[in-house]
Amino acid sequence: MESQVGGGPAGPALPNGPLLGTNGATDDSKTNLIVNYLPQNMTQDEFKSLFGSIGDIESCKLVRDKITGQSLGYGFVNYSDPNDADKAINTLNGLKLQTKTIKVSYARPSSASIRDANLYVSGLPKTMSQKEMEQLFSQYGRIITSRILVDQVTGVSRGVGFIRFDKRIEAEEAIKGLNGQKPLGAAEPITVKFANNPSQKTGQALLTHLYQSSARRYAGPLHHQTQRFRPLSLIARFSPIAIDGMSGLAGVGLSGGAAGAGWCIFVYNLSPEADESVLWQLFGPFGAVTNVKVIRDFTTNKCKGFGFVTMTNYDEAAMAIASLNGYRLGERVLQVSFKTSKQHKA
DNA sequence: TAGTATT
Repeated sequence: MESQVGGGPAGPALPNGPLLGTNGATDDSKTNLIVNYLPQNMTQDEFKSLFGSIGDIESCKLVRDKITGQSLGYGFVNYSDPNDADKAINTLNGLKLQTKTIKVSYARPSSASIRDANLYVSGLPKTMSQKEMEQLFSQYGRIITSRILVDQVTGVSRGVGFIRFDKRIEAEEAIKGLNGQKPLGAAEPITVKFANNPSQKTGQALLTHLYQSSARRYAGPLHHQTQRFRPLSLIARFSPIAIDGMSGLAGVGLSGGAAGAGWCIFVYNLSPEADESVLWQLFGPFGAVTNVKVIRDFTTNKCKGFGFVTMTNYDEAAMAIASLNGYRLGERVLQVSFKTSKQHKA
């Protein structure tokens, strides 16, 4: 279902009188900006500082992957004054930062209907320009972005591209209308389908990410551990650290409560927005997780900065701890350890 | 036949 944003009740059209939008409600459409094509390594602080140079910021957010904490390359800025939002578009849109040219525009009202509206197109004639591709697709709706991928050396089209529509239903109609069709004068039909959704990161992506960051840290001796065919080999291949048996486990709890038997792990420095799904996704790739719990403030319902995870197998729990302790999730560095009996007392 | 736009 569609959410109506800023509109009046359904029925006879209301006149655009001065009463509309003047009863204290914020008109986000004039102050809220979306910023795209940010350099991958830009931090929240740098983002805030760049857009704060224009005027007072009500709020801003660099959007990051929930699990890996990596920047997703876009963000939102909400100015106090609509004039500053306008100024930010005029002065910062098109700014070149490193290899990127950032795009600054008004954010559309958030709605489920605008999500998952990005299409992947292949089999395009190599001679087709971006503009021609847009003309082909524009009959199905409003195009937000389009891109044709080119060979990095020759600059020649690779025959594949992306089209983002304003609405998902527009994208669906474009698939129905254009998938398998030959553009005018083309020899081959094109393929049109929904683009892979990057937000559906898997545990594999987390492990790859951990492996890459630890490979940089430890630079070297990893490859020799490959292809040891223990059940844990999938994990072991990606782990930077060998686990040395069961030494030093005094005071560490092997729990057997209602949450199920297993090894209880203490996770510290979670963000106030953290939820159970983050813990499942962080620890799941390492093995059997039977329970996760985010500790929240009773009144605000925000995470108090820590949580617990119960894992069935010692080896997998130890591997998760070795890999995730010290892991940087956005601006935060996680502390991960077996829960001690001390922490349990109160 | 793959870049990254909805908090």
